Amino acid sequence: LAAGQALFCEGDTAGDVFGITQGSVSLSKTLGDGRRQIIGFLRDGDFIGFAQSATWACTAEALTPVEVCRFPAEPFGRFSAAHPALERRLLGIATSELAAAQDQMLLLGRKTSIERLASFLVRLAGRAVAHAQSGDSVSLPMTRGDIADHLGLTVETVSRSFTMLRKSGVIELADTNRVRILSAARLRALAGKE
Amino acid sequence: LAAGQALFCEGDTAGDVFGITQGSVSLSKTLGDGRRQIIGFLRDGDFIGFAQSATWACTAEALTPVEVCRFPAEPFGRFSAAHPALERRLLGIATSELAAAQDQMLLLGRKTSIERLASFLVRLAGRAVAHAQSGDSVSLPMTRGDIADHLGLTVETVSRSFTMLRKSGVIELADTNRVRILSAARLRALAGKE
DNA sequence: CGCGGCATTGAGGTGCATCAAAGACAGTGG
DNA sequence: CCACTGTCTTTGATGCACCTCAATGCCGCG
Repeated sequence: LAAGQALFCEGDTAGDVFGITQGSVSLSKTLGDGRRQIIGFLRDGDFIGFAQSATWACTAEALTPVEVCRFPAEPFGRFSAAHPALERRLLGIATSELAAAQDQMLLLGRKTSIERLASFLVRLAGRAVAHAQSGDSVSLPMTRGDIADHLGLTVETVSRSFTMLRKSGVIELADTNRVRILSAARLRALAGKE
Repeated sequence: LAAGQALFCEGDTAGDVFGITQGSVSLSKTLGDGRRQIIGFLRDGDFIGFAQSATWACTAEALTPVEVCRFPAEPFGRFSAAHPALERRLLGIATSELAAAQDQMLLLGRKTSIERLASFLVRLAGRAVAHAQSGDSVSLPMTRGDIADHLGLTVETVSRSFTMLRKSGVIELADTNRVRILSAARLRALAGKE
């Protein structure tokens, strides 16, 4: 899929399961007047499809060119029913997504704009490390607007927060969408984890 | 357990699974300086314990006198491993909690104070109906402060929002913690679902 | 070169937080 | 029975963090 294309939309009939093999995807929900909240960003290695309902609860859009592996609903349902180990694996994934969702609730409900951006960068860096990449230089496949919609802020506030982090020497912006973390410790402190 | 007591605290070693048979419980996360976010409210019939990690990611406190059923970690782990049907059931629960968490993210990131309170009341009413209770009169076992920490607001804003809903004739407050919904349709409209 | 989308920066406005105070209860003890 | 205390709720006045509006710069692309 090309960047900008949707895998599926909120309300579409659901069922299929997707595995991302290449690229980045955003999951979002939208209010009637256009206000949007990005539930999460997914990258290669992640799975989509804990629908359990007849229709998708959110929209999935490609941020970059994306390569996905689609498992049609029915064979997958039968296959997973026959393999308890797979279901256990899915339960594990769902559980860790739930934990991430709870962190995000704390972020959206109680953190300041800088804490939100710092937390976001810390999480991205952690995911980069989990993919055997450097945690110092993080790429941002999404736009400032996407980040804003993920952190419950506006584009302007996100941009200003980047500038503040940059001016205080915690990060460096090689490119608009590549962050170099200069002090992981200070970034973590700013993120206010607990 | 008496009201106010904790089932477990953020950071405690986890593992056990709980089923609530009577009463209401809050799940919350706290930042170092005391800022708190209530992840969710649970009531009789709900389960707690998708830990999957060595320590609890949040604190569980009794809002009312509570009766719980505790399943110790180890026998439960063995039992669920032996019963794929149970694991599938747990996956279903985790999935619907995930969907609820995503709704809450939209609420926290993008909704106004009135929309938040209206959405909250709509959800409570829905849960009351699911428990074969009237959806018109909803009881609030939690304080205004708890609601504030759940909706990402302050006590004062929650109180003002209640007043506004009351003055506009959408709800009625029999008691401080019992809401009568006068117009479910208008409440749903105010909640801004999609 | 000119266009359109994205990012940054500045100036000003606003929704909710903060601060302050008073009312409503329940519990407690005299 | 009633003063006393602490907790919760409500309401008002004020302030601020972030939003809104506006302008400019940057870059990729036809």
